Amino acid sequence: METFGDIIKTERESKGLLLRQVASALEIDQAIISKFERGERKPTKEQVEKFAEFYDLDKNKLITSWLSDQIANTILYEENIGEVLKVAEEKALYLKTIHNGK
Amino acid sequence: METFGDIIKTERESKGLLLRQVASALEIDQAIISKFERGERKPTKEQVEKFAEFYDLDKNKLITSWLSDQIANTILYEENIGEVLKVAEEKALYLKTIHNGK
DNA sequence: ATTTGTTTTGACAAAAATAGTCAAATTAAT
DNA sequence: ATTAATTTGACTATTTTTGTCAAAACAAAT
Repeated sequence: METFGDIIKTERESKGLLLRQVASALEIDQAIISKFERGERKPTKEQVEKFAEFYDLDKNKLITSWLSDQIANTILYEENIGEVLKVAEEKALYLKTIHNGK
Repeated sequence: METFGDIIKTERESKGLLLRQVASALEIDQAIISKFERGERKPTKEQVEKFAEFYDLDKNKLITSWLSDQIANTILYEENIGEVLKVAEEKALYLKTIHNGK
């Protein structure tokens, strides 16, 4: 159950980097990166991509982690989590076919 | 594949109500309701609940519809929709047990 | 085809949520 | 204890979302 924050923190530590170093490389304030690592703030998609490139991670995998964090948070306190997600998937796939069809 | 907008529009029409009437009953500007019905804007949770009460609909069902609309929109243009949602569900359920355990 | 009634659109303002900056406080390591 | 790293929090800036309103578009009917 790895969150986006877990991933980038593990990655940074395994490479022996300091927040300051990552911050200067990515041009993101180190306080913010600290918050990302602990899940206190959510990065933008552009930031997620920067992290993927910098740590040489699979971009889709990292985006999946980031997006699923967000979705998990929005439904956390709801009743029918499974149902909501099932319907959401149907809608997303449906909308996708519509778009492609146009 | 009924969106929140579809539901409240169908409901309004089946009851033969005008936007103006619903607007005054719920104290929501009629232009906004028009936009909700066509999916141009997303209501807040409080507004969703107002609609459920006013049209006498199952609150959870309506919230499911509303939430799934939102989630569908956020993942629409992503690659691995199924994967994202699967991971999101795992995370949500996991976070839920954590919270309950505390 | 003009009047009357309804819905939709769009420009704008207000409010809320999110993001960034920075220094001080805290924590960890030596 | 000193030095170094991380975390916190107050503050500002920016972006996103929401609400308001009137005019435009549309529909129905006479």
